[in-house]
Amino acid sequence: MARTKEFNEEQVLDKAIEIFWHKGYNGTSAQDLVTHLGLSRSSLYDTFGDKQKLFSMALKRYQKQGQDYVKNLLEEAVDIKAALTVIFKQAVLESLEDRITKGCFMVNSSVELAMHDEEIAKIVNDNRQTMQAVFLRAVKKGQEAGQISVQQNARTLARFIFNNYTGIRVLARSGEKDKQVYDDILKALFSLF
Amino acid sequence: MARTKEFNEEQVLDKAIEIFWHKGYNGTSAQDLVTHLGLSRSSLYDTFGDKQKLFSMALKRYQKQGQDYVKNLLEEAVDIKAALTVIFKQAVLESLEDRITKGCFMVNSSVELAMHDEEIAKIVNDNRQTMQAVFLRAVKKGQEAGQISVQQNARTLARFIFNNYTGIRVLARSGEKDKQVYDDILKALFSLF
DNA sequence: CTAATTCAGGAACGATTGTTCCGTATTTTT
DNA sequence: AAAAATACGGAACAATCGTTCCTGAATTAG
Repeated sequence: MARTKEFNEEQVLDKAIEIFWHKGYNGTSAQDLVTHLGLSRSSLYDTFGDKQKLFSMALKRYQKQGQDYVKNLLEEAVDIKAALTVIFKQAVLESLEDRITKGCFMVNSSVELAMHDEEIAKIVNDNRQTMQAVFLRAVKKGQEAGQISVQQNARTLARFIFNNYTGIRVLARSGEKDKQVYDDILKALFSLF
Repeated sequence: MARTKEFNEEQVLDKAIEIFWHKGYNGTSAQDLVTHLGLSRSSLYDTFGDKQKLFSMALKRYQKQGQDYVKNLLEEAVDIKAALTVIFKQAVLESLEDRITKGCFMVNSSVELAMHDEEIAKIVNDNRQTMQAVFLRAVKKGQEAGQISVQQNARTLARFIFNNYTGIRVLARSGEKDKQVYDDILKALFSLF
């Protein structure tokens, strides 16, 4: 019947994540997208609708990837504290390695768009809820297993973990490359567990 | 010799802070500025150069205001822990009260511009250094006075305080209005002091 | 082969971007 | 009162914005 697409939609979305992550929504032009996604203007609009729709598709995909990673790690973890360490060490590693420091696509989008775009606000809030729920379940499990201190209640710790994760991602975005800074934050944070 | 300006430069800068804070750099158009600053296009460019210069002047002014506030509070504080409580409670109050949630102008600018604009990067990094130094001095004083635990060293705590401050401001920017969330974060944070 | 479909490329759209310039009004100093 | 200086409002600028549309080539199914 018809010609098959020459591009893979998911691969294009992954590229879109990279661009929007790096430059933000307002900082990315349609021309940027055409140039770096490797498809024509017409295909872009035919396939994804418009810039805003492409952005939210990219953000949703990024969200799923991040959540899957954290969920899997925490749900299958024997030692919760160790698993949390892995997650945070990984975030620090990314922050230090990135030549172009992109921070976290979700955090960046929260700051840039959440208050101006309802759809993005929905994604961001959903992400926060989900992530805090994931952390909450993990902390509870860790406390029951005696791996995490019960000095603070689980919900408090879950929110606190999320808050420090956010802080670290902003630090990365603003270009901090001193490992000692991140290690200090992690040290203080984990002293609560 | 010449006519006097009909506007007060500092008042205009304060208005510019509000606009850029709310909409970000890329989200604010020249027309937005003309409309809300209450001066003409020509006066705007004659007085401030261009959009980028106006932005960095506004950000610098915001930085000075914020730093003065925190510095004064901490340097003249008898009880450091109490002073830190005031600072964080104030941040939470602003987050809950703001009908239009603006977060923190400095954090917003870090995320949006630091990696794309050297001048902004300089301001942001200078701010981080300065704020951490202010917190460091305060923590040291608090530890010497026996008001703050010496379990963690002062520099670690200073960085940790800053990180959680950042996190809270992002939370505010993304529209969180549940006081309990902020209180949990504060509770966990202050349990370290 | 034919018909149907969708690709890629690029011209073109009106709207908006940041910025400049000009003519006029206004105020201050001599 | 005259002259110098500068603010003012608004027209106008080229450039870029996101988006649409058209053309022709490519590929598939019948």
